[in-house]
Amino acid sequence: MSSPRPDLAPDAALSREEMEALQREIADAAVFADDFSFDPATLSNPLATTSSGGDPPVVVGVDQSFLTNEAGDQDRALSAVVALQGGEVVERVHAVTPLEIPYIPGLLSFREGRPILAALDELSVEPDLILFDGSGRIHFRQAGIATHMGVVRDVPSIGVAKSLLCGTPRGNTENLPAGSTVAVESNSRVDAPDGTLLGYAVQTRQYDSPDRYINPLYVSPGHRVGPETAADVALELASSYKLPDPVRLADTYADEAKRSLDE
DNA sequence: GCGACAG
DNA sequence: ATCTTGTCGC
Repeated sequence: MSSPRPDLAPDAALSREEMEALQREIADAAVFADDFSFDPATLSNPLATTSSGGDPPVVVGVDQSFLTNEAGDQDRALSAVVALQGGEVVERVHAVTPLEIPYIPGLLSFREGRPILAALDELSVEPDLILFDGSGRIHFRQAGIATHMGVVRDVPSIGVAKSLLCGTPRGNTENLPAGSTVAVESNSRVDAPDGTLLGYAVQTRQYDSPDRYINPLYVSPGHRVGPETAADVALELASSYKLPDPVRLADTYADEAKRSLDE
């Protein structure tokens, strides 16, 4: 049995070395295997829930946008959270916090973690699963933003990235057919034995035409979810677009909320 | 020194 | 991430 780890929350005041040390602690505390009670098949299908009796699981998507001050500098992050249940949006909340550090590859959660946790605090429903825009275990120290947030809150989580931070796909990832996956394993840049399964390249959508193709998503376990389940869930939740609905809706909401603040 | 580098 | 209209293709 695991429990929340507020002591591992991101702290932008730490030195780079301290941040990296904290990430190794997070990776140690993380569970990269299925450890949840809901049925993944009920995440998007409302009909599958009637037979199982209880309420469908609450799936949450998280994404960020950035606000600019009078001088034209990005000084605040806006984190948008959208909760869905049985395919329907049940709640949307957001939070704005000051930006404390610049974007540094590998340290994303120290830049965006605070607004995310603040936004999740505003949620009245309890998430059964959270999808993040960014990596989970596909990370130099196996502690991407999805892993960090999942461990701090002790909620099952998945990282959904649009590009690959590190690691090596075990095969060609160009022009994959929709529904297919390619394993991503650790390489020398990752703090794990070479060949460790980190996640999957996941092709949720693909063009029919031969001259152009859509790049896959890079899906990896955050916390309490195994790599195969993470890929399966991404495919299941990508009902009509490349991105799984929860992250796509959070993406849109982050822009909407930003615009309404600029006015 | 050179290259790689989520959002 | 963000600046942003039209435009190519099904």
